[in-house]
Amino acid sequence: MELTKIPTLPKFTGGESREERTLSREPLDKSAFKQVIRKMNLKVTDQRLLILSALHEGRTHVTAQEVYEIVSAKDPEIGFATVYRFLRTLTEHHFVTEVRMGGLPARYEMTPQSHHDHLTCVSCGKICEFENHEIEALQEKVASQFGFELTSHVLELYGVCPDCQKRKKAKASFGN
Amino acid sequence: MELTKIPTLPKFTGGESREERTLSREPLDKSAFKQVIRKMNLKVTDQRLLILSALHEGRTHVTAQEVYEIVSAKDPEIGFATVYRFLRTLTEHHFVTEVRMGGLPARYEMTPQSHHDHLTCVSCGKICEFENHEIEALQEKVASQFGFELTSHVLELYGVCPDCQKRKKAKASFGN
DNA sequence: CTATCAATGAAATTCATTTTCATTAAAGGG
DNA sequence: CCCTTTAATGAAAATGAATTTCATTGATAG
Ligand SMILES: [Mn+2]
Ligand SMILES: [Mn+2]
Ligand SMILES: [Zn+2]
Ligand SMILES: [Zn+2]
Repeated sequence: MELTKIPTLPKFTGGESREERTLSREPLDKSAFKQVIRKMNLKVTDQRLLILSALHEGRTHVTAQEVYEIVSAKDPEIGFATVYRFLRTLTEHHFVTEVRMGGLPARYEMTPQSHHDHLTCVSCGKICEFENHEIEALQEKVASQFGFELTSHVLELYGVCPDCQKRKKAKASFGN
Repeated sequence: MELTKIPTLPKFTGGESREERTLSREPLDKSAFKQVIRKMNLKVTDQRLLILSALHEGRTHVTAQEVYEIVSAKDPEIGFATVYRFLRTLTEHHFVTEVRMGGLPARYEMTPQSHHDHLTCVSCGKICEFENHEIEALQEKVASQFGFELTSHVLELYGVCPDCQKRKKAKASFGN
């Protein structure tokens, strides 16, 4: 295996092939979103409701810009400062989780009930989610060996997905 | 354990307590650095030699700005574009490794002979390095379960170091 | 020594994100 | 419903890291 940290990931400009998990949860009506906002002691506004529904029904691992574009379609008046601001607030209150890959713009997803980490294709940007209790336990073990009280962790795996492996083999044999 | 990704780390502005591993390797004379540069098919310049020696003898996990300040002391004429450029080149050639924590500026270290990951104190910024073969093996296992060919990974643990735990307990009992 | 082409540094540029600030609007009494 | 009090909003400017541009300088092969 490689020893490198960040493989200078492609910029995944369009959401082309990044359609890994489109949320199809229970529709979760507007009043549920209001509860979320009130739990943070914030005022309920249309903008915040729009942002929450974008996060809830849209695809996961969206950037702030993507969220802005989604809500802009519904309300062209909305400002991107509002989107950034509210995403930060939601993150601070742990309602959404920020995922960062290398130096790329942050991506957001509704905080999942059960923790997971990410396996990302360096070629097409596809993101798979996984959960591995053995790894989690070993992380705790490492931290305690250093006397640390573990508060969080980032585990991101990078590789080439099956599709991209095929695509590369096809291209290689064609060039021959 | 927390489920959060990045705990909005403090900015570690000064290198205050971040003195985890100061390199005291064999002095590695100038001609060794020249070899490194030539191996990349680049021209040997004073600037590049300065940057390499800063990386080699200084503390590890330095930002580009920190490297710039170190080499500026020796040669005030050097431009920060040169530092950024060469750090990128060195990273691409795997002579240095880029470490990123959340949205903070990238940090660099000479690529170690044996791979390691990082355990960072969210309170003071201290960084511990560790190596855990069980975790590495499990990562491979996860990737192969998804049919991915693993190319790299990022594992960063965040927690409170023993010193900061003490400091917090002291402060807590004082406030009482 | 010279010619060639890479390397440099200053300044401008990009890009994500944050901040500022004047304006608007939510919410809790009255 | 109507104030009043704040918080929220959006446009624009600011920030901060990193990159690019481009005219000038310098390394090195011959
Ligand atoms: Mn996820
Ligand atoms: Mn390290
Ligand atoms: Zn792929
Ligand atoms: Zn600490």
